[in-house]
Amino acid sequence: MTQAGPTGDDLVEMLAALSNPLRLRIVAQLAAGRDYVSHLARVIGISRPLLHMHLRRLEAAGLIAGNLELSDDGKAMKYYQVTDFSLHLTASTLAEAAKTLTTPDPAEGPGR
Amino acid sequence: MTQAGPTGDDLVEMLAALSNPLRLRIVAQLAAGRDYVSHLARVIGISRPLLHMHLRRLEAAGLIAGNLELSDDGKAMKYYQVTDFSLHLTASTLAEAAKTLTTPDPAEGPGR
DNA sequence: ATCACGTGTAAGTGCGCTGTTACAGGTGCA
DNA sequence: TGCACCTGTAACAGCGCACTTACACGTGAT
Repeated sequence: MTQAGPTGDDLVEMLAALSNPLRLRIVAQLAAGRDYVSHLARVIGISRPLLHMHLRRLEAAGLIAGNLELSDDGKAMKYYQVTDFSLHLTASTLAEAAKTLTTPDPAEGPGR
Repeated sequence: MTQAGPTGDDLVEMLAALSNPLRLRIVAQLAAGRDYVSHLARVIGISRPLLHMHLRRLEAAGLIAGNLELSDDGKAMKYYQVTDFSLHLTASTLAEAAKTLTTPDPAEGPGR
């Protein structure tokens, strides 16, 4: 095995991105098919600036990916879609990921 | 299948509990064996009040469980241990969980 | 009594997340 | 020219999380 999951920091970022009801809805909606920002905002029922913020977080975590395209009538549309992520969370996989945390480890001792 | 994972709300709570470096360390440490609060705080290197807060969140999410015991010398010790959780996160499992979210769904329409 | 160990909680601070409103720019069409 | 779409970002308010310091209470040993 050794499966090499994400690093501890990346995992924390992914979990933080998913630990929000709205972002969970966004991922769920995109799982049904790619969509562009304005339409997605209408479907979910939130403002575009707000959706924009959440999309940034999800994309930064590597859970979704967006690319700008030009529609037939020349409009710039940004389409987002989910990436092929798969996380298995158990006590042991988390313990494995925790080894690669770069965040301040208080137990490391404050350097001297 | 149908595997019946946690509800959307529970899932969000679990992910929120795990999306923190310190709490990830706590789970990792407990995965190596049960421990009591004061000792755990010393091992990880944080204050007891802070650890106490994080333990509350982890326990509320159902990821760890604690029970008070009396040591041989009569001291009250609270031992914590990880529960047997197992979460598989993919776009489709998340979409499934999102269906059971009770948090305000803006798209539902404001009731009238 | 005082110390060393365990438990828990209340109060205060700093900061980041969430969400709003407002603005600025682009295209195609009447 | 004005409207209807699309995109993005800046500015601001509210709130909860993370963390510290301080306190209160219990035991057994010196």
